[in-house]
Amino acid sequence: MNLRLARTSCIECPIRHRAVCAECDDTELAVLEGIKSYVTVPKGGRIAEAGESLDHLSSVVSGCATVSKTLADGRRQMVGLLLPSDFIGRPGRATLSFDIEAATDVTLCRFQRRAFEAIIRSSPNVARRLLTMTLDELDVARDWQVLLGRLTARERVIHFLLSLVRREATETGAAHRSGPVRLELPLSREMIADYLGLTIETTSRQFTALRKDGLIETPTARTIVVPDLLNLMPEAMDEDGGPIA
Amino acid sequence: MNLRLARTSCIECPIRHRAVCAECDDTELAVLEGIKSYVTVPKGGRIAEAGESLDHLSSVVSGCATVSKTLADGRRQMVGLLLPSDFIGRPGRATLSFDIEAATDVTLCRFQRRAFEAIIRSSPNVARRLLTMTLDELDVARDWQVLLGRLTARERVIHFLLSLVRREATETGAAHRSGPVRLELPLSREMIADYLGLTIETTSRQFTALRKDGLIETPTARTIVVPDLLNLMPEAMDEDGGPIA
DNA sequence: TTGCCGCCTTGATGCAGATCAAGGCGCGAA
DNA sequence: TTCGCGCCTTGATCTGCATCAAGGCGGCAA
Repeated sequence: MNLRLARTSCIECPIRHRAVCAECDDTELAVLEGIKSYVTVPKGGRIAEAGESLDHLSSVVSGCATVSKTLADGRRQMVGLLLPSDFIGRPGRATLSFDIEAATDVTLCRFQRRAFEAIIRSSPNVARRLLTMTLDELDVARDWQVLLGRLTARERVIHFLLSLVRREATETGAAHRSGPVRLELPLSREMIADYLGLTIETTSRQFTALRKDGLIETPTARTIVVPDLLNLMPEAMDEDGGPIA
Repeated sequence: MNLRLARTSCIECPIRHRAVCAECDDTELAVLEGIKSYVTVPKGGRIAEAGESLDHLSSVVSGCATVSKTLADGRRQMVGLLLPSDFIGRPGRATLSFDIEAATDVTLCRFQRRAFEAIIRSSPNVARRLLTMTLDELDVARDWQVLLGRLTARERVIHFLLSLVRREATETGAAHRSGPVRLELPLSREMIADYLGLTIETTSRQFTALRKDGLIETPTARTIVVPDLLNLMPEAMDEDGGPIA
């Protein structure tokens, strides 16, 4: 998982390590280099809409974007959260099935779809790497299904916080040492509610309840401090009886 | 989508058309032929367990299997339903994250994992085909997230029935002509409840309600007749205002 | 034929989370 | 400094689904 360290240039454009660095050769890298470009989408901006055809695949360099669906009557469910190094787009497919929006300012590293697909066609390494990434996304989606189908509001909020902590830990490479953890939430309460399949009021009440129980502190609404991760963990156990890896 | 028609032998072993038929060459087919074997798992049997390491990848030839997670306290959520032509396993990954069980007697076409992965490594076609299949699964999982997060019990049951109808239609190649449709449910009420994130009682009551409303008939508990699909459809609309494709 | 056992249905009641409603707080603009 | 506007919190009430409980039905074995 420290592919990131393999080539320092990967930090600039995560796709280079996540999709291809592991075993790609220099030709592939050179081609990718030639077809990429950067764009920044302002907070609240639409990155893509369901049904729309995309002529770029991209990778999140910085910021936070959401993948969601809105029903005719306004009900909305988030189905994906895109953070740096996550991939956007469906190689081999021109259209998306969900809306993608910028939750904060988002910088993307984009690749022309046709050129990128040509690389996939010729290189088993790239296709294989994308397959692995997609399988990971599928696991995330399925764990999310369990959360939405069976967890209580309190458990959902705890899982959300833990997933952010875990995500941050793998970003920085830090092992989850004990001691207080500080989180800057990239999402508003409304977005968190859409993430968790709850209403904004219930979400807010759960944050309040966790604070009253001493499990978290909330210096500001968007800043969460977890004095001791272990206190939060026990409620997030799965069938193995252990906290999520 | 009529890859199935490309080679009749595909019917015998769906992986041949779903994973590789589209553009594979004869060498790849020959290798697959050499590493496959068939097994039948009886109804209720365990096909794989979360965390277990698998040395086969397989494809469902007949029957119905479920992908699910059970929490420590017994709460259970289904996250995948495997019907003929669906693929089991995670190329490049030795272990599963979810339990897979036979909902009916299930016949699998299995491939030795190492040999299959060797094919993936050498053939962009196979890797690309698997990527497409996995992206499709991801879309299904995300639509399922919307169902679990935001739909009412009644809407969930309707979606479930429509997804079976749609699935059956693509299997038989029949367009969704109007007129009555008959469905044999491959799942018990309890499994349907786990699929939909509901209790068995609520699920049963919703079937009763749909029957009282004249939207379905239930000659037996496992047999559903839908007199007119269009009556069922309107409640299953998404943001585009149209029924699911 | 009878009785058992799984599976399904139905009824009564309870409760978690939705809904409706009313502020509070912080921040940027005038 | 004050106003206005997002965003968040809190309270009161409602309700859809869960829970608890009791049969019904159909298939299979003795």
